[in-house]
Amino acid sequence: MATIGDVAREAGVSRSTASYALSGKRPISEEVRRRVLAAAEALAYTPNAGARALATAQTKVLGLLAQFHEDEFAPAMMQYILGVTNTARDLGYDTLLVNEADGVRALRRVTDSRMVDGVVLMNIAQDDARLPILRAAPQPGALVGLPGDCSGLDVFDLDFEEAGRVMVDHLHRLGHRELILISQPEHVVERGGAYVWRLRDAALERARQLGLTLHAVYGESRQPAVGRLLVHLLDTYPAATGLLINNEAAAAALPSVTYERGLRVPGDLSVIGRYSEEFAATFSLPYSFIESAPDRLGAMAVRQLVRRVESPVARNEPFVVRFISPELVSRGSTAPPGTRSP
Amino acid sequence: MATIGDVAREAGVSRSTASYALSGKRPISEEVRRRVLAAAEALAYTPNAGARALATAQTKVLGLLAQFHEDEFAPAMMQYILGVTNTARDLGYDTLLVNEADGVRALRRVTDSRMVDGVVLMNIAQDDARLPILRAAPQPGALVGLPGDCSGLDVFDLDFEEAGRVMVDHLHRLGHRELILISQPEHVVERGGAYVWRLRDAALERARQLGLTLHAVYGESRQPAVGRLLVHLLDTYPAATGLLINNEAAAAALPSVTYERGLRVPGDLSVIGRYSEEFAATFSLPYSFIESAPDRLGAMAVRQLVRRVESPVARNEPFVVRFISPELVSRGSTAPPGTRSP
DNA sequence: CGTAGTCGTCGAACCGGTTCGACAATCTGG
DNA sequence: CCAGATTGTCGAACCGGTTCGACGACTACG
Repeated sequence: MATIGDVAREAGVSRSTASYALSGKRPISEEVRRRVLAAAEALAYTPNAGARALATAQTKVLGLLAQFHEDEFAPAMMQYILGVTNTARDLGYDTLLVNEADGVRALRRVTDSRMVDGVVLMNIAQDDARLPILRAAPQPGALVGLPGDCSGLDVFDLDFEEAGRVMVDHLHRLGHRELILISQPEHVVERGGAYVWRLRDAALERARQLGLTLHAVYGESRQPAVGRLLVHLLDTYPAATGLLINNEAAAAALPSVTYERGLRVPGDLSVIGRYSEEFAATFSLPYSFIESAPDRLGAMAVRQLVRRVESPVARNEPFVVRFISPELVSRGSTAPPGTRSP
Repeated sequence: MATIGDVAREAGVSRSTASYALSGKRPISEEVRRRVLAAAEALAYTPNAGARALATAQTKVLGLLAQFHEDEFAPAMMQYILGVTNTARDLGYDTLLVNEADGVRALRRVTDSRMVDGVVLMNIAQDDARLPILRAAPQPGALVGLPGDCSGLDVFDLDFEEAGRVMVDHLHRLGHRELILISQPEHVVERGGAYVWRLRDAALERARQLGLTLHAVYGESRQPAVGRLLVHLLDTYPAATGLLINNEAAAAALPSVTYERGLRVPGDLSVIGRYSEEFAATFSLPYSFIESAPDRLGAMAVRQLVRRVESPVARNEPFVVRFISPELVSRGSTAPPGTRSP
């Protein structure tokens, strides 16, 4: 495989001249530049990534640290990953996908060894043990998800509080008085998944303000348990006319449940979900939903990361916490309340 | 950040001694080894990946080249990725996830720059333009999926031909005489997705041998189109009593279709799918199916790759083409044919 | 016509590891 | 008691890039 030394010899110049001719960082005569470029072309020269990383202290690689939990919805995860890798690629970076149970060790390994220029962290927990490591790391870091302490890092997330309020407000305006909110399973919360109670608490608070009844329950993450739970909930709260879903598995399971019970949406039951457009398409869900935009979040995180990596000025800018505001995509699954046929 | 020079100074030895003490590649006195280890610990020393790669010509990174097509099922893809990254991690390798439309350029970039020790290719096309590049690359490569020409590469795939035969045989033994096979959309074939016609042709051939009628059609990849197609097929072939599905979207859409038509499975219609266990769980599909084991395939590819990377002996072994044999996981969705109520 | 300034190129040093050959000190066997 | 082997350590070279300072050649200007 050709090195820059080979290119230089072929072009009849020194190694440094070849380097400058290729990078353009110093003026080089047109004649020499042509010879070097031709030689590089002829020898199919590609710079050695390790050598370049060593010399420039830049790897052109970003780390993506994700954790794949058994009880998490794989399709949803995929969206984040694509958002990150696509954006990184467009900006000239490759992505190192690190999926390790021991996130702390993995993060330390990746940053200390200088394999990456920056790190995107996913599956952020309220009190995430990886954050101190990332703050102390020489590379900048960006989070997709909101932790308890955002200091020293750029943070991107959906505004889950506002999402909860938007859901409640929407059904309240239509005249609903009793709602059910089904959230992610409780162990997601225990693991530190703050977005679950961020939406939940905000929804409960807003319901209280508006004088609505809101039954907030934690769901399951799998079929058939989540289907059974839905049935149980509809039985338990026969007067509820609105269903809010912050739980992908529950959303995916709902169509068969309503079908089986002969419930019409929105005639008998108004439904609002919280998931991504892509998710809705995959499961062909007919519900109005709040777009969680995983690809957009991943893209934002990467763009900010690359800004900090590439510009010494940007590197010292104050850190940002940016929420994307929930957008209710209408699919016609809400209407003024009817009476549910039991 | 501490370098090995810092560690050496702290321990009062030369750089080379520090290196040997850490790697154990030469005998080092117990006393010195202790001092070096203590110094490394104290300084939180982690070797610089670029420098090590340059010196050893090993990066401890594997490339995973995937292409995410609009019309492909994201959840299925995720399974492959997890199989690869998990196995790689267990063997001490990180994974560079490269998702580029221009697979040829991406592959060349990654191999020529020596960013990776080996490459796993996914979404293999019958006449895949990336294969010549990979054969010529200095790193070994493994494919998940069967191309037209397997030479010079290790290949892993489900035995789709046998899968087709197993499906047909199974329903034949139960007494079925007329079947429908719904495959992936035709443009998957045009793109080079050979597994589609491998299963299809084998199924047709076996049906011919057994004197069965088999209606083989290409499906859609999305709702609601695929649902409509299913309805249309059931209308068009009212005498068909068995349905074979080599199309994830169709499998996911089938439950609501049968439900809507009041078709009982397997009373009125016997069904066999081809997808992964994980996929079945995600969509809670109640059908017997042939396990496509994406995680196992990914794992096999990585293990073989690492073998070749790490052992000079293994590097020169003949290349393998390994099929995992289709395993029919029974979920009770097949039975002797009844008469379909129209 | 001499000198200051620019342009283009080169040699050398450096990034941070690994590894080879040399060598001193210690141990072993005759 | 000495030759020879063994053990433990060091210095130097190397991997393949980038970058700094120096320098010769040429141009412009007073």
